[in-house]
Amino acid sequence: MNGKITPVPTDSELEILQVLWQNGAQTVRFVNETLNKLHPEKEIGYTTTLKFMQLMLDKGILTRDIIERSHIYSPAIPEEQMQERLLKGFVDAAFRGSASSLVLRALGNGSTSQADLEKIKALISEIEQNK
Amino acid sequence: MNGKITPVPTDSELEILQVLWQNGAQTVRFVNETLNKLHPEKEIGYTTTLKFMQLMLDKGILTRDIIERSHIYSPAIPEEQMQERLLKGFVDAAFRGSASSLVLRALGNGSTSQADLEKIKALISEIEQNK
DNA sequence: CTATCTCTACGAAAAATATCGTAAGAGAAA
DNA sequence: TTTCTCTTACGATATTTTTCGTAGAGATAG
Repeated sequence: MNGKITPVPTDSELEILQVLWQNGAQTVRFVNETLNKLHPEKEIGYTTTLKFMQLMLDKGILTRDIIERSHIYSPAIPEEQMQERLLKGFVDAAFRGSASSLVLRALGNGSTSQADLEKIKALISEIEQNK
Repeated sequence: MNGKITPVPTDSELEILQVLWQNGAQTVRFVNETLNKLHPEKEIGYTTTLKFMQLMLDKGILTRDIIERSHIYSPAIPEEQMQERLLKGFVDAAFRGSASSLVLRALGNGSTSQADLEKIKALISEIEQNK
């Protein structure tokens, strides 16, 4: 067992992770096609996606199984956990560690639906309870 | 006048911007020393910082004035505006465009002070008024 | 059986980032 | 004036990230 933690993904790697989080374990082919549907303007080669996923496997960002002599890749950690880590880094880099000022700015742009506001209010109440 | 917008900074560039936003227009020397105080473990050379700032000037991320034959650099856009743009990119990349789920996760880690919660609640009320 | 298809592995190039060394100018100090 | 110190310019190298091309192995279609 090695204590090495999953490294934070680059932007391109994160896009691949998104496909896997949303669609479950998948082949390189599937990921590549999904990416190309998402960004039709910037066609990306199959081997490019393959290489990325192999690198991500090396880095420990993905795992894989071999089924029917085809490789099926999965994210090594769940989306929520990764978001946690990315968020922390982002708050530090762009908001000097102040999560609350990030929240204020995120709400401030006015695109939050009433339903979402309710969820947020509920969470705040809950936090205030457990003080 | 050219319509080119300020590009989004890399992580290293963002660190330099932070120094300038927090301390106002400054020399390369000042920025370099501040950075090295912040990360004493990873000493960074003066010319490295200089080069970065010159590149940022080229890219339009910084502007500069010459005072007493020394160059004084300033951010080309205010911190709030940059945060807005960085936030948008981050929400798209890591939270699939859902600002509210980012907010929920940011609040969820439990480190938000009561005072900050109040500010957030106030903003939510205000948003709900203006519906 | 042979030509074709679909994968994977792997090397390598291209592009973007990060880091530094050296040279040259201009004032300050000796 | 000579030397020292600080600063900027700029080229070069290193590192990381992104992108492909080619080759080989195992099915599959004809």
